[in-house]
Amino acid sequence: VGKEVGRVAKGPTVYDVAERAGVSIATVSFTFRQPTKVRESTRELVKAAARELGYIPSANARGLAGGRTGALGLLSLAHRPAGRDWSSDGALDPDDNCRSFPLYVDEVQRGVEAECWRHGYAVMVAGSDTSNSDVVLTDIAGRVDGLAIFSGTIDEAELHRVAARLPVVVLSESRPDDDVSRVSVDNAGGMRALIDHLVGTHGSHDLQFVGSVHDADRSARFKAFRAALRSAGLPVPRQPLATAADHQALVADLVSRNALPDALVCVTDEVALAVIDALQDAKVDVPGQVAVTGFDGLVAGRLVSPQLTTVRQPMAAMGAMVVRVLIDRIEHPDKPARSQLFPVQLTVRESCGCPPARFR
Amino acid sequence: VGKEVGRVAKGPTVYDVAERAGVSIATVSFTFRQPTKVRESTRELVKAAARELGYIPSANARGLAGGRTGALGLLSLAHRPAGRDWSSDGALDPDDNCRSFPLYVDEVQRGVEAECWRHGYAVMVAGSDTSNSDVVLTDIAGRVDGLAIFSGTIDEAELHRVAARLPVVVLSESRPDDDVSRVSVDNAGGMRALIDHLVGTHGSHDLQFVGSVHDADRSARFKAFRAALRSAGLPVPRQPLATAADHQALVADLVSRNALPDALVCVTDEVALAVIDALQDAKVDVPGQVAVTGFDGLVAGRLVSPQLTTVRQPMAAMGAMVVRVLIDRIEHPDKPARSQLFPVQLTVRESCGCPPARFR
DNA sequence: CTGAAAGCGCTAACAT
DNA sequence: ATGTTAGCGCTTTCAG
Repeated sequence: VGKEVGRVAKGPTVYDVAERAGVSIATVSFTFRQPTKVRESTRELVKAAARELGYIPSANARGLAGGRTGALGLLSLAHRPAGRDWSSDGALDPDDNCRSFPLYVDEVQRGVEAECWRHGYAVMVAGSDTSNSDVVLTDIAGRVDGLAIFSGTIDEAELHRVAARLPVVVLSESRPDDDVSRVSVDNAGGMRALIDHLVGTHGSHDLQFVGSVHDADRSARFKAFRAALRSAGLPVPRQPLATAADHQALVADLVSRNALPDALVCVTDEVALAVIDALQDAKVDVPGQVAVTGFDGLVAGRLVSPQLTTVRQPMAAMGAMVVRVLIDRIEHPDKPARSQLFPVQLTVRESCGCPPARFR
Repeated sequence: VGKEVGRVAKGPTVYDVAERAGVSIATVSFTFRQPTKVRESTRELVKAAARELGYIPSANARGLAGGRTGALGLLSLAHRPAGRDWSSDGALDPDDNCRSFPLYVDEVQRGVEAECWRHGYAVMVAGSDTSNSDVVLTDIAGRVDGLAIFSGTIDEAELHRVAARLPVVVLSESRPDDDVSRVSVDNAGGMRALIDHLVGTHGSHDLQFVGSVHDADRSARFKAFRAALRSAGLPVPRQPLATAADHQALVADLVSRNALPDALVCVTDEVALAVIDALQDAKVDVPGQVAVTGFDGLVAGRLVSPQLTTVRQPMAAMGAMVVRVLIDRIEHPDKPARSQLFPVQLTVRESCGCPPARFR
């Protein structure tokens, strides 16, 4: 007992299987890849030999020889804002509030995975950290047949370098690109609906936008925010508040200057959640003294009190679409890049001042 | 315009880079894998050439030549109970209640991913569907250096066949295995604490267990359930109720026979949530007429009313541990298989009859 | 229907 | 410090 424990063999190859079955390696390969080209009896022979030997085909060798890997990649975000360190014991938060999972990227990832599996692709997920993004990008790009990338993960130059080598789909508002497909949502429409609600239903007239607008989607939201205010005849902020992530400071400043607006329209749910925290720490009533809204539709938005009014994105559906576009481009390399736009849904809950909804 | 749109080049190789830089392919390889073996000036030369050419190393070729892929695999579950079909438009549930995400496997997966990235491994995720589990298993096993598998996904024979070829860690209660490492939680301890609470605090004396016990963890829970009742001097059910998944029928039966127990102890949160639904559909008050408890600590348990009393597992930490064990076995193939047990945490909320907790 | 043989792109001895 | 070369395991013509 325990003698061979932990031993990991090198593993049998096609040669071993071929020898055992008394056939050539080509026949072994055909048995698995093009079964019709092999007589049934031979096929069974080979399969039996493979089973007895515990044969597991090397995907690397197959990929190298065949020119494709059969896997799709997703470049996600490694760094999570409220992330904890799992390397220690399994201690649980006494009151885990799922602020860091699932986020936008996780919900999209789920859609990507489901759709890949439906199509028989494996999914390779890599996490980039802005610091090492190009290394990670290159690494994963070398492993897959097509790659999905979140907006803001990497810079445009890198993006195009990779897109020249394999199909790439970016999750962001479309831009005048020729070689990159994009999947995104109607940021402008969602923002418009949100502002209409705030202004029309709650009579807000002093609204501010919170959060940095460093990528296409975010700036589209800010732009739509301004446009909506303009057409409502309300004052239009030139800049978003708190481009940095220090929401405590933002709130402290607003309170001390007695400059709290009617509504704080946040660029994402994550920002909104943090802002609500800061507000409540400062004893400001939400939505009594100030309405706060988000954008995305994270699960966490329903776990807080007040529940977050937001604009929901069909994240899983977007992930699935990304995969379909990718596969389409893999199978038809000559087709032009294709971009898809999804609708969003204004979801009114408590943080704008509406009464609590019921659900179970 | 549009002329070369969508064209995917074959991609430059080490040969192209070597030629461009005026060096040999070995130098190119060394530049990336063992930089110290190449003079700085040469290195820069090679890097420049690579950049200009848009060189992306083939992970397949590297893996084949090097004998390792640099990726870890996770065999997850493809089929989701309340899963929807994302292939259509992006229509959102009017009242999405996250019953199908994130589940246990998703939270563990998150831990796996985070830890892999920390260690520079890519993660390959495959989804198995019991129907095709061995195909998927073999496929992913051929792609990675180590594999994490959820309990109940595949049968033991397959498991050992794969474990003979590469390090495998299974997320389940440990068993008398020699070549497979396991990571799991103290199912018995958690169940005991739960029953103690139900009996001690709420005075339950007629408890039933709900859900199938088809894997080691589940049956450990049932076993502990029985043991706890026994030592409390209460009647001990011989079998779980509703091994099948038809909770409507279970409730209908219980109600019609007027045989509702004090408490329904469910094998998982998923089952508990479904049972609560069925109970409420039948106008049975939870926890008024019957207490219901779960096991796992899913997010969804906090979104329902009444909030679910459950036993939480440190899922992300378990995922991280799986990766550490895997890497350890990859680096030290001679070490024996290692199993880890994590503590759980009784989390009392409303569905057992306790007053609502506050959190934000 | 089956076998022989030529790579796929890269790594790592071994030479120089 | 750099070049030569022999595979890694498999797919896939091309012959037989």
